[in-house]
Amino acid sequence: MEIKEKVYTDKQERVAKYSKALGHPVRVFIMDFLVKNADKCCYSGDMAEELPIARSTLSQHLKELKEAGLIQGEINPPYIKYCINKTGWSEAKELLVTFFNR
Amino acid sequence: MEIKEKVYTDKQERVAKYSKALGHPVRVFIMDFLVKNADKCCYSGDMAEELPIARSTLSQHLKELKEAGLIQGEINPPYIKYCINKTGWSEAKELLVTFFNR
DNA sequence: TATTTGTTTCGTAATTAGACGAAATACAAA
DNA sequence: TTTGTATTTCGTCTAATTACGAAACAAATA
Repeated sequence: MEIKEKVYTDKQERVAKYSKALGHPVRVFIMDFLVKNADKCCYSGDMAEELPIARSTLSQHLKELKEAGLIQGEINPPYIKYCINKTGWSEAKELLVTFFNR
Repeated sequence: MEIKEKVYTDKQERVAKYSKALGHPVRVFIMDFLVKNADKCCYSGDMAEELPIARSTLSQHLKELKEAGLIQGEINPPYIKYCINKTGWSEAKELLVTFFNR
């Protein structure tokens, strides 16, 4: 088990991860939408109505945001309520703001 | 000439553009490096020494950051001095900070 | 003029992302 | 039990990203 030398700091990798997740206008739109409606949580269909993409494509974008830890979905079939993942969201905020303020 | 309905706001598109540019650890490393050495500007070779990637690959990442408007290169053959593009950098900062603070 | 030097561009290959429609899923209601 | 509904997963396609080494570049120097 060799110890690999670390090139990028943990912070750099997390900044990259969150940035990548936000690197598409659909995903920025989703985050905006969820922040704006933070009180009520949202269904995939609510967003689908405002987006010019197939529902399956939206679903993929939601999955990516979920995997990055920025949102979470609460299953409530046949609906799925989406909302901001507060932990990930505030970590991303903290990291990015620190990244820019130096 | 039909007028296409706009789905994403200009801000959303710019947030996505800058985020995408920062969506790779090498590029986050480069920005960190340039901010840290903002006084002296930097050569590609300075960064290449600290990165485990081919110089041509680094060059590609530099190009992406340049195209996103986050850095600029001043040619000074055979060197190229890189530094932060203050305009783009502060726009990105403004956009991202606003994006997270709402 | 030929060489050296730091960097980029080119050509190529492998992987990942983004998009769609069709099919699957999981529960509610009829 | 069948039907309906909202959403996801699957299969597939195309395009973009990431990576490399070789070749090209542009100016300084021998």
